[in-house]
Amino acid sequence: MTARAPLTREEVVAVAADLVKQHGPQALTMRKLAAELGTAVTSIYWHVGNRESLLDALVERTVADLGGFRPRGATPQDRVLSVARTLRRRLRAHPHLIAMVHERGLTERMFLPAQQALVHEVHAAGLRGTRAAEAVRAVLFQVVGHVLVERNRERAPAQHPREEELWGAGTAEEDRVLARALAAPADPERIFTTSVRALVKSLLDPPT
Amino acid sequence: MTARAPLTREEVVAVAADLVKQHGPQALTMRKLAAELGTAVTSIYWHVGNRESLLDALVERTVADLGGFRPRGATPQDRVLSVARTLRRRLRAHPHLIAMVHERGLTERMFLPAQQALVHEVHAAGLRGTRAAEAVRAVLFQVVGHVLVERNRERAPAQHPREEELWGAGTAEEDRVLARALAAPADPERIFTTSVRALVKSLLDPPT
DNA sequence: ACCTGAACACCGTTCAAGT
DNA sequence: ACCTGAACACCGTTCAAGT
Repeated sequence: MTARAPLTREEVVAVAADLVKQHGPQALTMRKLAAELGTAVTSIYWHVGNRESLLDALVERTVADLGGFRPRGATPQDRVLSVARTLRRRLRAHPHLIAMVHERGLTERMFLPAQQALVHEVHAAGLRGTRAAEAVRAVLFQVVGHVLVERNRERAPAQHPREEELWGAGTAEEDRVLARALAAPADPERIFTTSVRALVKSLLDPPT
Repeated sequence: MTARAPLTREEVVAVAADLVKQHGPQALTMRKLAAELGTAVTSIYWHVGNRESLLDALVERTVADLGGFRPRGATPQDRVLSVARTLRRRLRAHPHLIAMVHERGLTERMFLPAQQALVHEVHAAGLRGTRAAEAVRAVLFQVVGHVLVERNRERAPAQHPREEELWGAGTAEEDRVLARALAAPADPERIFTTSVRALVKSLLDPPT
């Protein structure tokens, strides 16, 4: 029974990340973390200061782990879509951690790596200056916003509105296909592709 | 000094809402709420069960208060944009409460009132069936997602990337206007209008 | 330099007891 | 039917004391 290896700041953050990934953010208490690490609660404070700093480090680590982008596709439109898809997939890989990044106000920091790739593509599509910047930001808002809404749906109590609730007075009651499509659960993957494609098409098309 | 008026469930929820609106979600503890109400902590439990149920009621109330929509504008495109703008404004009116709705997984419930209005408009634009349903959902995801990202930016430590960070190797270093536009803080209002307009244009245009 | 237990203030919740 | 205080388990944090 040898003594425990000396605690490090990196180990604390790594084990905290595991705890959140597996059991959600509410499972990350200083006491549970200490138990997981096999140390006294107060040891953690020496390495990370306090709980706030620990969460900062955790969220920083998550953002840094997002990584860079290698767009695929023949046209700028396709390559922007590929960046969007990759970003969505990476964000969805660790939903609890991404939720924490968002709750701690660092959503925008998640933009950075994708931003570099998108700048290149809108430039290739012929956009310049302010208009290019707006296109990049519109796509980023779109992708990250979509993932936030989508993730939410997944952990929701999954109550879809009954068909009758969908219609105001004098609305298209006759469109049964539409009614059933809206009453059924949405297919987020499809919404994502449809809407990113639609947005990119409008943004990158030369104004006529 | 007459005795306190008898406590009601509605009063508990209302005061809880005020507490959250003014001081944020973390200010809503059972003990602080009791102090605000002028009762013993344990009285609250008789009326609302426990903290979870209280939050459910609070979030339900917030969603119900969103209200209906009266689209304005000459074309379906304009009226969809007006619904999007109104929804954004209402969501932004009580950021703390909306954040709670989101954290508790009821984001989708916020869709309902706007959904009725949007169904009418995409129908007027000539869309039917599945394609209409996809358009409605794409716009809702877009608007709500945007508001979530936007709100996040506002309470963030406001650290914008320095210009150099924006560029990968071999990227358009020569576009100074783009560089400066991306280094400056984003104008969310503008991004919102630009991207909703672009999305709606693509979705409602007849396929050619 | 690193770790520890005791102690403090705060939290949600239960329960027996009051009216 | 409604309200109360005492008590319990859990939390983040500080601090004096150890090595």
